[in-house]
Amino acid sequence: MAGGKAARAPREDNPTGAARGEPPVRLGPLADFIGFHLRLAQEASFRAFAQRVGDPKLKPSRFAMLTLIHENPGITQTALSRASGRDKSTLTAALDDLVQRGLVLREKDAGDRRSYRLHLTAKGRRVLARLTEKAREHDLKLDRIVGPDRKREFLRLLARIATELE
Amino acid sequence: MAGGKAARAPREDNPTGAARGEPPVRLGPLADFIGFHLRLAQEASFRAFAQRVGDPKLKPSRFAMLTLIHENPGITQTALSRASGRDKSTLTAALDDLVQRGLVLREKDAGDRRSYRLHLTAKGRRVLARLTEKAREHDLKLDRIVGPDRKREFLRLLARIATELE
DNA sequence: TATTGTTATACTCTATAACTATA
DNA sequence: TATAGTTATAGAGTATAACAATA
Repeated sequence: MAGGKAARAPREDNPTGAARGEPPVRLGPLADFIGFHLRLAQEASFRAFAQRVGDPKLKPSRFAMLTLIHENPGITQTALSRASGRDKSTLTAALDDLVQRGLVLREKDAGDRRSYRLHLTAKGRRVLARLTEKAREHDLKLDRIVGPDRKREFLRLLARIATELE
Repeated sequence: MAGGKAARAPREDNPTGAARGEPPVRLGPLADFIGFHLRLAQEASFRAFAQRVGDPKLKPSRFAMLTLIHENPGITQTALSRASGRDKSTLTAALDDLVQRGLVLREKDAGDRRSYRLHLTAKGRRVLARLTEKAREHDLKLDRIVGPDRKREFLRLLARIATELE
């Protein structure tokens, strides 16, 4: 992780993290683009989450999958793929992994035998509980950065970007 | 693009984009996590940018590279890799491509002959100008979603997340 | 004919480690 | 010894297209 972690940004006026001693890098118009800062914030959040969880196989996307299955027991792979915005073909390998680790159960639908119904196993629920706890801690840190009074507004704006841009 | 574009989200109360007619998917705790919405917003922004630009090789990361080179003429690859938060090895291929397309010039540093100094070519500047224009249009749309009065605050929060999380 | 899920395949992005050429 | 950049290699994530089973 040594090389890639160079994205550290020691202070506000040096957001892209030029190393100590060097002249700071100019951002030009990037400095005012929401999209650019969205990317930096998302990457930072992603890395912080991964680091907190530890398991390199349980990234935010896997956490989201487990949550979606837990919250929508019996969801089909196609529905899950739509909900997570990925093609169904990309789910096969991820689910294979989750099933093999004993976290998810695939069972044939009795009515429509083309479909699988997805559920969490008891172990899956335990792992999800732990992950959710980690995610809560992680998000608490984000809350503190944003400020508790601004959180709802901030969430609303992010959600609007996601929905109105597609 | 048909399959993967299923991530559309037709209305606010159905943020993950379950298809028409189907019961909406429950998000559970994800609904309140900043990290989750950060990811959705970033992906939506990324896709919208790519679609607006057209050229599948000129994604936001390439745009950022070109801008950073333009704003910091003569920057070395290592400095650029730090500024963009990626390992230097990942830059080789991207720069090869940009050089081959005639957008970027790699020239040996006279003083330290291990280093390259990066510059944009005239064509590179033209392409960057076009990209910047597209990026401005794209970001204007984001501005409108966020609201002009809230933009500075929103940018500040995103930047704080990126800097304080690492 | 259409849909569910899988497979084959390919492309991109990223990282680590080992290498070279310099310093 | 240390640094700049390249190469070799690997892994994750994504997509499209073709396919088998089922509807």
